[in-house]
Amino acid sequence: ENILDRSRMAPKTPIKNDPVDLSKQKGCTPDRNPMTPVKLVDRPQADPWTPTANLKMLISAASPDMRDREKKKELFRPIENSEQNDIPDSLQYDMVDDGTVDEFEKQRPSRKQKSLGLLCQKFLARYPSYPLSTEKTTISLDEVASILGVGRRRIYDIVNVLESLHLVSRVAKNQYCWHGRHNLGQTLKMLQEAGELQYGELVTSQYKEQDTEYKSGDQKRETVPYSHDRPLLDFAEPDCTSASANSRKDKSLRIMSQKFVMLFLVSKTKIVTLDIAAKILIEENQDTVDYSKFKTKVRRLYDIANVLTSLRLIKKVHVTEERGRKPAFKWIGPVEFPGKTDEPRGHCPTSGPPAEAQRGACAPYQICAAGKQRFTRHASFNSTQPREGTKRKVSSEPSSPHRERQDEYCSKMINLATVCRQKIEEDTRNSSVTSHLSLLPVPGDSDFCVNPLSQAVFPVVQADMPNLLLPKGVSSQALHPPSAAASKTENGKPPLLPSQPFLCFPSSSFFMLCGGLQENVSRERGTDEKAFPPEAQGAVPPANCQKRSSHKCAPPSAPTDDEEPAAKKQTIEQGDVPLSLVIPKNPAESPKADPAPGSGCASAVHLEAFHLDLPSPAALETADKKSTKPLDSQEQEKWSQNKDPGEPSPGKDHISKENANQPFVPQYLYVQPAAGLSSFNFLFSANQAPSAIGLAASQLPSLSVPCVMVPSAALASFPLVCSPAIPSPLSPVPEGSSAAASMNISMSGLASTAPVFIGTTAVVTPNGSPSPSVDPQLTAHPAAHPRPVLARSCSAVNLDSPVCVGHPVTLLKLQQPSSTPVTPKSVRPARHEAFFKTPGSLGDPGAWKKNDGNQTRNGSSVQRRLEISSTSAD
DNA sequence: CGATCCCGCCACATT
DNA sequence: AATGTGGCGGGATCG
Repeated sequence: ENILDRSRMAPKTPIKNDPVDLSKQKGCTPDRNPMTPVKLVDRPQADPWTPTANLKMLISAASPDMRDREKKKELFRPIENSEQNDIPDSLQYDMVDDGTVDEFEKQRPSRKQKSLGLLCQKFLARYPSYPLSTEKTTISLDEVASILGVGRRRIYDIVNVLESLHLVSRVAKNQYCWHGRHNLGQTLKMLQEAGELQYGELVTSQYKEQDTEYKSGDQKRETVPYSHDRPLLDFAEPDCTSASANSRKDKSLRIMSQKFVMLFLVSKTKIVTLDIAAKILIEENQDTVDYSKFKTKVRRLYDIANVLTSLRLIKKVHVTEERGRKPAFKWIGPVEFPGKTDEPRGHCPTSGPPAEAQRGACAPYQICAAGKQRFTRHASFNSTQPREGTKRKVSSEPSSPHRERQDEYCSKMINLATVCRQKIEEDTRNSSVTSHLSLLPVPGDSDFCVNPLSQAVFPVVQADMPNLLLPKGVSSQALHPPSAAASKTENGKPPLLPSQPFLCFPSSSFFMLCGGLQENVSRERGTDEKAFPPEAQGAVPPANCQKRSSHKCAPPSAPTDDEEPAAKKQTIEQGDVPLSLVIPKNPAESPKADPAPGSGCASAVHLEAFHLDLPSPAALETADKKSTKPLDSQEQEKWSQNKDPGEPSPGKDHISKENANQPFVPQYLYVQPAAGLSSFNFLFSANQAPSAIGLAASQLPSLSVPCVMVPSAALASFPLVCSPAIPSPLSPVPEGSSAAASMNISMSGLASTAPVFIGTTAVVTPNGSPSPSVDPQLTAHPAAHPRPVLARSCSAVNLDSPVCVGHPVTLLKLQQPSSTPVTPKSVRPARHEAFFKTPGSLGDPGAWKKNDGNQTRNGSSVQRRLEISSTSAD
């Protein structure tokens, strides 16, 4: 076989001499060429293949050198090669050589031969992509390592990534269970949803801008705040039960992998540059993001990318930006996900692994479906979610270890979102630049140019769903119980949302929430929006819509621009969809009210609606798309799927969902603390009125948006929940914090109208100081939807509303009204995007470097402030 | 020279 | 303490 392949490939030269090349393909002669030897050429390899050679190989295989043998095996399927060809490389060679006798040395294969990507291919080749349900394959790490001839460490790299996608699950100590790709769709769906929440729109094309910034500017680097890393997503697995295991650090690789995938799923262009991804993923608090850290992150991303490439989910491309080309990866995997996929089983039956394993497997789906909703995950607290929400569960939850995670999780998400936003914003700004757009995506090729615009385009996302999603991951499992009760589960709709419009915020950071409304949008871009046909529609349903069905309500879409992605979209849609959401719950209810079980039901409904609706209501999508499309033609590819209005498909929606999400809601802007505000959090609701929401956009303009500030400290401990609906006073505020002051200012203006509601209730967690992390990093980003995540973790309630991301637009409004920007720089009126930017967006590495040492966390706070101010100055 | 990323030290977790 | 895991980053290769 090998031979064939090679020949096919046409190797360039058979020569061994060349080490490198040869190794790869070699091809010409099938014989063995040395793949390995390559570089050095140590040995020339020469052994021709002869029949004997095969024997030799066999022998060798038999012999201790399993590896070799292994290598050979792998041959069989060089995925890449077939596709692209090139990459392939090396696999083959080794075999050959080995075959020969000398094995030992054989020369060392070139580095490529040992690459993780290749190794991963080999690994994957060993297992069926779609194993029968019945079979459960267990994977022994040691065994595989020996077979593949690599160190165990490498296997972990692979397995961790695969695990993040639920292709495998850990069963026991050295054992993993192979699930195959059956659930991949679901997993991706989840990730997408989660990604939307978090990142929301952001993404898109970040690259460009960033670069610019980075380089130049920079000074600021922002990092994302977020303190801990925790697992963002772990959705599924985490289950509680065995959870213990999970704790580990964070398994950053797993988390990173998921986040990375999320970025792709959220991105319009489906292209993500490494640097951007790295920035986004550096959430941690670090203020300073050191350059080194960035570098390390990038390294990890390469590891992940290699695995994903082997899975054929992404491929390497180059994005040409102003600056130059940047390495990037393009998502080539499925974009839409039909409903779940599948099968439940998945896991390995293996012996009986802990339930957990199974659970884990299952979980994902559920998660998705179900929603997670519930706020907290811990059952311990109580089951009631609803209330809890109100209360906010605070959770301290000591009880569960997980909780922390969740929180963190949330926060991370938020951070990410922020970051993304920033980027986006930036991009937008910069956007002009790129002209590439057009280019874009060529599908096949590797290089493209991305266009900045595109980014803009992409929609924002919204949160609603996300919440669900997130939770699921996290909470779902963990939580399961409590709220779960009826409502959510079955459909998966989580209860939460609808009704309540609460938002939770992670403690650490603070956020601003702004509701963007259509209005805003329109204002800003009147053009885009222009039509809001949907509105009308949207309007209609509002109140009652809530129920799932309502979604459909969703309005059509209006075409909007992309530029501001989110904002617009949201706005647009919001009107429609959101309405329903809003209404639903009890609007007024305060936090407490939340949903009790009953409500839960409702909420559940909502969820469904969202989910389902979204999809179904193709309209929404359509709308969104439309809006978006224009901008992005480029992107089309991706979108195309969705596009059809008619289509209801559930699964696909992801995208649509986004849209959907957006629509409703409320918009809030979430600002992260980075700015230095750490002390407090702000929430703004654009629309707010809960009920209003339903209304169309008209309702509240930006001005109206209420803001709430919460002291961060407080928050830190607990999550805040806000319900837009409720009119409560905004200001509960706080406790004061000095920091607040600055912020406040702006806020104050805003506040008035708003119906924001904040409840802090519960919460409190023990975490300790999670928040502390504070991070200066980002300044404000708009995060968007904290809610979902938050909610879940926090327990807050859900948010139905929306979270949304702030679109730039929104901000603008806000700003305007307030005149002062709320956050530090974020506000840029100019673009929607701008809206919250953080001080620097991720800075460039260089910048980071600078910081290094000194700034550290502590300092950071200070810095932040400074930054903020500066920003604001801007 | 920048992009990749292998290798394996070493810390932390689990046994 | 042994062993499993996996973060991490030096520094080698690739292009």
